[in-house]
Amino acid sequence: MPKTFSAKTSPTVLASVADYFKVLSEVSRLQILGCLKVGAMNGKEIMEQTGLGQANLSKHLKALTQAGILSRHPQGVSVYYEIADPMIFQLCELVCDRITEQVQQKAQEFAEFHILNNSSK
Amino acid sequence: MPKTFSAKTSPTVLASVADYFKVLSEVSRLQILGCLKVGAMNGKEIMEQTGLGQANLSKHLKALTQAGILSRHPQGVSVYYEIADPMIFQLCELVCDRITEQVQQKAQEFAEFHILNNSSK
DNA sequence: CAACTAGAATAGTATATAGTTATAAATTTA
DNA sequence: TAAATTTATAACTATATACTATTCTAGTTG
Repeated sequence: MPKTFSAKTSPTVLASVADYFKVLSEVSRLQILGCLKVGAMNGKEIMEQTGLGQANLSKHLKALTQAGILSRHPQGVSVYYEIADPMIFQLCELVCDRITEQVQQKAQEFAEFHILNNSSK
Repeated sequence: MPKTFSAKTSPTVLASVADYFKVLSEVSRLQILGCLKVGAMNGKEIMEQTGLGQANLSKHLKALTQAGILSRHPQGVSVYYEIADPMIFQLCELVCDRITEQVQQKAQEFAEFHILNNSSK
C-alpha cells in the first residue's frame, strides 16, 4: 500500500487535508462530536447538551456535514444528525492520548525540578 | 483501556485537542511535515523545498515545535528540525485516505448521473 | 573587528471565522 | 388559517492568524 502523504502530495490534496483538520480544530465542534458519539440527535437536543446558541450550532453542523463527518436526516420539523465517519474518533483518541502523555511528562519534569531544588538548599 | 474522548471530556482537554488539530490545519505546515518525513532539515533547506518566506516559515516551525510535533536542534548558525512525533503521519494518512475515498465516490456519482442522463434522452 | 549568513522577533495588513441578533422557511398542531 | 416549533440564513462584530517587510541576534569567516 503506497503512502498517501509525503513531500510529493499535491497542493490540492494538502488543502483538503488542511480543511478537514480545520473542521476538527474548534472546541464547539468537538463537543458536538462527543455528544453524537452515543447516537443520533436532533439540533434541539444537541443545543441543550452543549449549551451552544441555535444559529451558531446550525453553522457548525453544516460545516461538519459538508466535511462528510456527519450525516443529516430531516424528520418532520426537526433534523437528526449522526456520525457518518467514525474514523474521527480514531483521530481524536490519538491526539487525546498524546496530549495526556505530554501533560504527564511536564508534571514529571516539574516534580524532578522541585526535588533537585530542595535537596540542594 | 478507557476511551479518552467522549461527551464528558473536559473543556480544557477539548481545547488542547482543538489546538493540536489547528496546527495541522494549514497547507504550509503540512508541506513542512511532508519535507521532514524523509529526515531532519535546517530552515534554509525547508525554505528552498517549500518556497515559504523566511519569517513565515520561522513562525510555522515555532508552532509545530511548541505543539510537540517537531524537535529543534541548533547546530552552529543553522537550526535543524526533525519529526518528534511520527503519529502525525498516522493522522495525515487517515485523513488523506478518507478524502481520496470521498473524491472517488463523487466521481462515481457524477459518472452514474451522466449515464442516466444520456440513456433517457 | 568587519562582513556575512541563518534564524527569530516585531509590527502592520488583510482575511477568515466564531459567536450574536434578527429574520425567514418549513413543518406540525390548535 | 393561525400559532408554535425547529432549522437555516443573513448581517454584523470581534478576534485570530497567515503573510510580508523590517529589524535584531548570534554564530561564522575573512
